[in-house]
Amino acid sequence: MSWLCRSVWGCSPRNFYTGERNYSHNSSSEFYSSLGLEGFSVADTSGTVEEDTDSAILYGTLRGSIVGLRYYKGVVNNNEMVALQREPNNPYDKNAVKVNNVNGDQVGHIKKELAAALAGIMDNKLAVVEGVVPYGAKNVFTMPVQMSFWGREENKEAVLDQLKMHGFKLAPPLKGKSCTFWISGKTGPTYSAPVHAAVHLTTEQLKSEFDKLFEDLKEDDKTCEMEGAEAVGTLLLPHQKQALAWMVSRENSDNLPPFWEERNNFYYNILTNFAVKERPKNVLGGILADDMGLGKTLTTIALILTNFQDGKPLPVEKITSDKSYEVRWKKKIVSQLIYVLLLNVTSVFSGTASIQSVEKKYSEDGPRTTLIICPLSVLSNWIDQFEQHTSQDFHLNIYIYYGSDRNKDPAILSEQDVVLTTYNVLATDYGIRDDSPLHKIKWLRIVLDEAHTIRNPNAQQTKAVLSLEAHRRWVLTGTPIQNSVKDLWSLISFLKLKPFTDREWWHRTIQRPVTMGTPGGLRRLQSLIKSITLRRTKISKVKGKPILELPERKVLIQHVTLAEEERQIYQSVKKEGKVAINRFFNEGTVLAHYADILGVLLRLRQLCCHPHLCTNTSSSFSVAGSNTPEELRQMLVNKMKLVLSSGSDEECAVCLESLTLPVITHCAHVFCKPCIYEVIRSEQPNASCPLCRSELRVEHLVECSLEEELNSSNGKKGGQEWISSSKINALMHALIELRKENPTIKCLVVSQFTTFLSLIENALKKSGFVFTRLDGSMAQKKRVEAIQCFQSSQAGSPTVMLLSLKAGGVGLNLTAASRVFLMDPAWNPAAEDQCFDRCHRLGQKYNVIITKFIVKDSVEENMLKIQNKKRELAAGAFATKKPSASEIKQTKINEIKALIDL
DNA sequence: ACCGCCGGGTGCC
DNA sequence: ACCGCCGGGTGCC
Repeated sequence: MSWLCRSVWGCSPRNFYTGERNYSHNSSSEFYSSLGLEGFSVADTSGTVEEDTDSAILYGTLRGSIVGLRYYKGVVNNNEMVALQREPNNPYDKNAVKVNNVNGDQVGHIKKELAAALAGIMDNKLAVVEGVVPYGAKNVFTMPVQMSFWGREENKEAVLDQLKMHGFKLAPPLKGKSCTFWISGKTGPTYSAPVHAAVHLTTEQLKSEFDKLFEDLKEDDKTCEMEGAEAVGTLLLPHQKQALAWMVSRENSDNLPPFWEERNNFYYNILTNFAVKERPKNVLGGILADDMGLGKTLTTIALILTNFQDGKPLPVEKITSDKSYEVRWKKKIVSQLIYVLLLNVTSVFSGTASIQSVEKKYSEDGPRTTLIICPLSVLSNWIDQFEQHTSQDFHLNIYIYYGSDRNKDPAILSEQDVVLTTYNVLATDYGIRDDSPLHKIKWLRIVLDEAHTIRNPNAQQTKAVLSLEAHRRWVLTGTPIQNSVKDLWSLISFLKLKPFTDREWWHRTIQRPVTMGTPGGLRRLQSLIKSITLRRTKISKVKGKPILELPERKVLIQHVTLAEEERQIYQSVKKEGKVAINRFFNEGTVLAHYADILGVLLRLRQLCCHPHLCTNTSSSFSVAGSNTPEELRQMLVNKMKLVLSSGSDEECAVCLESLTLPVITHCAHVFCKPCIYEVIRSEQPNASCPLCRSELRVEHLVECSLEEELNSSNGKKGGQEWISSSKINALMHALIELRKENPTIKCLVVSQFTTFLSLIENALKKSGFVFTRLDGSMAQKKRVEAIQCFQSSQAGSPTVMLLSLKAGGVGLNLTAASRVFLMDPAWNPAAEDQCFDRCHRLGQKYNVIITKFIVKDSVEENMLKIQNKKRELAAGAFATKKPSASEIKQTKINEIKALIDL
């Protein structure tokens, strides 16, 4: 199974099974304030060489000299890499370029004539200039430097011109030999232009190498087991004991970090040839990259309780029997309050302060507190799991640093055993200068959960995380690399792995060699990953046995034939839609009528479910006529709102995933808010819509809150007589057969359309099914009730749960069900998979059978084809290439054609 | 720097 | 000599 869950391009602000999407409308909190231009990590569409190193080519090389060595203490070895840095404020020369060694110490300057040529190139980011000192490192006054010029193809001429103006000319790199000696200079023979560095692996090979990268991690010396401390109230599974042993050993380890060797009293970095006298400290931590469902949270809780200082367990308060009741009661309060909190009634939350009154004075010196940072969507999961897995006889001080009344006193925070917070809160605090207590504390340990949220190195969240201080650092993620090696930098940098904390060294030593397929690049990355990562998948084995014996999962497709009357309505709507869409194609206005087209497709999809579903969606097209352009535009925007409010799981054309915080543009196209903000940021000052290239402006974006709309269209149409539909009949037939077979089997009935779920309710009632319901519009308290009720094995408990496709977060556990009926296909297959995993996960006792109802000869069949294409793309390769706006456009147009049979 | 460069001293053979 | 040449002073940007 591949751990590359992403499709080929784009960077989603989240991955498919987690995400900030559960926020819905958080009007009061910091969430929106931090969701500014850099609040999210999103597609990197900017054009400078620094951020777009994947498309950089090597223009050529040039020999120059570093002068002024005697004025600086930075030393270099032969063949060592050096960094060239512009120094525009140098009082002697505004063109100055200083040279630093790997440690960041200044070595000297680039000689002024050469600096004059480089300044313009570097300032305008036309090329990245990298240096290696080939020899002469022991020189007193000057030393040579071999420079490589990297940049985008289109900037090459400009760079060569600039150099030529100053009398320099690049030489091509010598093939074969890696980055060592070239001969070049002001004079010399004319060479033809250098080309791309040789690529030694195809993308396919690279991908499979990547898979192996993690495969090989399993069979290692990471098989020691360790019991958790007494305070861990849950028995750990064997693979969790292994993880605990590994984590404890990493925290207490004194080995050299990867790529460092001891050589006659010096410590050498074999990648950069950099040497230091002091022994470099190892990373006290690493990456726990187990698949979801293997218990990363539990293992981390065990680590916190088991490994405090010198391998001793955390000195937690042992509860005497008379105190026990009080504490348990207070624990309960905390987890209930968090539910309230998630509903945004933040003022109530000041109640958590009371937990501090159950305090105990600790006398340890040094930090005792573990800081856990996670997305809001899993915050309550952490609280639940602490509750579940801490032995009843112990009391942990946990402070949830969240909400407008959060306690910002560092003294209080650093007394806790655990402080839990979210990336957004952290970034918000960090944004307000000097008002971040989290940045004033030196933590015992920091744990980043779902750490891929800090993929974008330029995002505020990433910066906030990287500037925290801690002795031990952990990264928890199910998908360490989502798109490319690039994604690893933030994580590696967080772990304080020298010299990779500096992005230049990461690029030169790992990222570029890997993406360009330089021999040994992958091996390097592998050795790095291997030394700091533990990863097991669901199919990994412990002592020959599968780690988790998950029952089978089968997906069946059941075709449904529409009844004659349904077919007639369907065909007439299709015919009308096809005529209109055909016209758009002929006029070349397909994308201008995007909302209309989505509307047609939506109606067709709804008609496949039930004729009553689409009665509220207007079927009239925006026809040019008496309407002003502004009125027409408004109509389109309204249509888009209607589509979204139906519950349809539409996708964002930028990240190609389900919409997160949908916003509608002036031109009536819809994207994730973070995605479109990133487009605007990177294309400023004049951004254009990725689909139709019309002008894009933040002030024109209309936010579309899904769940509000859902509430207003809640199901039952007044006065309308209940009738069934072919699909409902098919479902009921299956449910009734199943009940005959085994009346205790529980089922999930899933649809994107909550209105459809309401219609199904009628049928369920008629046939006497006991059912419950879970959708996005329900209050948290009701959700919890619905889930508990459904999960119960008591006689008379519901056997059917009506579930909206996207309800609930990562943690939603519906293992009581072993059957899933998916009533309508989603655009995004990952959204379906995530939904299936709610019952096909740890705790599932039976084989899971999923039935997808697909109407024959309908848009649904075409959707299946597109789903398959997407799966292929996602599994194919993790090419680093992003699609251009025109490719996005073309893909969309092709999809529309395929969907409506054109 | 066992260099280059600068500017002052100097001036047939 | 408005030159050449010598040799001392000097030295990143």
